[in-house]
Amino acid sequence: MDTSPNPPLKPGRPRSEAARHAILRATLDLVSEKGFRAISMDQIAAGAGVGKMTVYRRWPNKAALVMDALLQLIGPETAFPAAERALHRLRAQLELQARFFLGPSGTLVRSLLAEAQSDEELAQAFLARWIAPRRAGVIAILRQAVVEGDLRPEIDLEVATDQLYGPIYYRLLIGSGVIDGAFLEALYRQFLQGHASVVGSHKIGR
Amino acid sequence: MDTSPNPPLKPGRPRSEAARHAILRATLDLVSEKGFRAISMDQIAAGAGVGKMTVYRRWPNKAALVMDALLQLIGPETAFPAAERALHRLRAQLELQARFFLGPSGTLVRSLLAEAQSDEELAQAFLARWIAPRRAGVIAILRQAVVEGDLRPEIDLEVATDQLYGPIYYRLLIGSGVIDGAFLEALYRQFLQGHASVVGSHKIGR
Amino acid sequence: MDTSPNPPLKPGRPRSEAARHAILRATLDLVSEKGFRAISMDQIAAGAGVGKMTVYRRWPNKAALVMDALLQLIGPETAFPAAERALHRLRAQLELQARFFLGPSGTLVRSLLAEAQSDEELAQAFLARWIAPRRAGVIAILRQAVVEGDLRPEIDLEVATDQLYGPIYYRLLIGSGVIDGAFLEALYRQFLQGHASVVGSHKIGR
Amino acid sequence: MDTSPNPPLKPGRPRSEAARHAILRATLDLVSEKGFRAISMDQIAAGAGVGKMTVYRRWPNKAALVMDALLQLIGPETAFPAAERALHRLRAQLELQARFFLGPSGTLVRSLLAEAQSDEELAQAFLARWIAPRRAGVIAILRQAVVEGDLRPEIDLEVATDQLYGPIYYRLLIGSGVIDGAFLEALYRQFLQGHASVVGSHKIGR
DNA sequence: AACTAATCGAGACGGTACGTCCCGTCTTAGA
DNA sequence: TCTAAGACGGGACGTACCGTCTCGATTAGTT
Repeated sequence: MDTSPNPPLKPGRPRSEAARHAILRATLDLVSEKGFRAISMDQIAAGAGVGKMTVYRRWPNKAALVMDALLQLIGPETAFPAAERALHRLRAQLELQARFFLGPSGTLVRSLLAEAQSDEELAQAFLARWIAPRRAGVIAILRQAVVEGDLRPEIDLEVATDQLYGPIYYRLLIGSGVIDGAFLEALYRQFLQGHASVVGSHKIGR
Repeated sequence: MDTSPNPPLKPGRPRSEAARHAILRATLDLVSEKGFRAISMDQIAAGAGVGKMTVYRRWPNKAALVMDALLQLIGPETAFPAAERALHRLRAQLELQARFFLGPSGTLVRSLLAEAQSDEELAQAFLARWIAPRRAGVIAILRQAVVEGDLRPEIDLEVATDQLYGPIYYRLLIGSGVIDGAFLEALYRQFLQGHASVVGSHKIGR
Repeated sequence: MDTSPNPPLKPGRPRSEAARHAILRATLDLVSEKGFRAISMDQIAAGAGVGKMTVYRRWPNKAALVMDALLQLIGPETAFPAAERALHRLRAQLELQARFFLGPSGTLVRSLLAEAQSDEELAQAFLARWIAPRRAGVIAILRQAVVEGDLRPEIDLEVATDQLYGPIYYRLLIGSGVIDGAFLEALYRQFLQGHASVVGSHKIGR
Repeated sequence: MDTSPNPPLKPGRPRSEAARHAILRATLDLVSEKGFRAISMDQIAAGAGVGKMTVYRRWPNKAALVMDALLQLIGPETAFPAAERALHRLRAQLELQARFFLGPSGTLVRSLLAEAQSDEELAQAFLARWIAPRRAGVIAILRQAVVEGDLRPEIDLEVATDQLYGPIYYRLLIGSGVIDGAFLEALYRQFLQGHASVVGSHKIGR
């Protein structure tokens, strides 16, 4: 889905990179303001000053378009925060993730996840392009924390990641509670209580 | 399909409770087979052998209808499992929840949660009628487990509930991993490691 | 194409005769003002205060719709003029036809004939529903004129009809000359010179 | 519309006359096989192995292109047939015209006439470039026939021409009857009966 | 031989209309 | 009075074609 490096620009491809950006920008603005379902492809095309075919030439449907808009939006910010100790990086990453979800990205992620429930192709793309990289980052951190002696070696990394991300997505989608600092703090603390090695845990608690 | 006796049948009332059941059944069958978005109200009405007006007289839209279908489907089974000790009931409830999600209910819950992302009214209904009762049940169990001395008194019940349900919904919606016995076991064990009182934990592990 | 007598009004048919009239009226107004090609189905539907599906439910495309609009417009006026002698009725019919072509009907007929060149189905409908009845009327008159002794018995009725209608349609479509009284008079006179029986012709010339 | 003599051929001009022919040939083939409306400019360009711009550089739209294709197709054959007596040339010209209409030219003429109904510019071009020259030729013949004493001096030449061409175009466009030898014979005979001078008519009938 | 400028094939582009689909409401005849 | 059937207004969808614009490659006359 538009991952080619495209240096030679051979004929038969979309010519104007400008159109691509205009479309993504219009998508971002419209969808994060009015919501996914409330925005039509015509509105996006019109908002980008572009014909509908120009949109459909690049994305097969609204979901794929919003997907790219999301990735481009937070693409540069994907970098995990730096910190000396792995667990500190994990804690900061939770904070970062939460901050994303409170902004327009939150609306986009909710929309995409919703749409993915009835669109298998989107579901796979969402998993591969949004979820997987972030999980991989977290798992790397967790593994490093084990190396650093802060987490028990017998930890199940997949389940541990689910325990961190699961509750955040749950609140994002269901709205049973807000995703604020206190929530993250409690989540993190209780996560540590479950997984911290006896030796290291007292050094880590924030 | 209209075998109920319903003798008095005075004019001016919905004639048949049978229609209600036929509609819910058709909804259940169609939506759990083909999915929420792929099924139109026309198909549901036709499948129930009923006019569309008869459907819309009882439910304002597809989401509300599917909501009722879900609640009726698992209504009788909502009862939390009985067990002597609270933590055992909690463990059994996790199992039950997972089993629901593997059947047609899983599709319904996913559909409704998806739809709720762009339908505030549905979101509230889903929260109030589906999520809240189950959370209340879990919280009652957790509180009882504290009373029984198996969980630490300082536990944050809301966050603890999120830690149990969050990962399950996460896997249901995202499909990053299956919801099987091993997953539940690991989830439960790590939950306990975080929250069990020092005294009680060794007695509880399954 | 809407030829059924439709008395019982069984379910599954367009219900409102009012919508039909609104659509035909909007079609008539818009197409005779702006022209066939310049008017879209959306405009017609909007002009009739009707959804597009309501139009497409009754007519398969714009051409069929305009066809019906034409027939309804001049339907009541189709009656051939009365006159004692057949040739007088023929002369009056020429006048009538010309007057139609100078009004909105002219635009409609031109549009339909144009469209029929690339739409075989329309071509057949146009021939059967517009051309054929009028030709039949003329041929009946010509035959009567033979009986009355005003035209030679050996006349080829089809070719004679072509000689009357052909030049009129030719001018309508090509615009090489106007269709006015003088043209009709010359056309009629020269037609008579070719076909009148020696005895009768001097009595008929206008 | 492509009337320049183009001798110097300085750079920046259409390089190849070959492209022009390829386009006209593709137009002719495609349009006479599939019809005007069914063929898009993209197909014509592709069929000629040429970019769309190369087409639009030479013709402003499809109609103008087909117009030129028609004129080039029958251009060389436009010459009126030779015969000693004017009426014989007229008769032969009818035959020639009919033969054109039975070949691909018939489709082209029908298409252009159709298109001209909603394209004033094309209508004028068609009249000036296709209709007018042929009418002028016929009128010259008729005038000569008057001089030769075969037609009455008081004949209205315009109307007479309409009487000859009108029925042929009528059958071409409406399809109420075929344009065959018998039709032309009857048309010609009845035309003569109307217009022949008393003296000359018995000498002319074929 | 190198330069240069317009044309070339290919096809992306903004725009308009098409004909289909579904939603939630309304209408009809019949039970 | 309510039902089954389905027509209705509205609006989004994804496609096709128009006539214009852009791209890098080509080519033919000039230097």
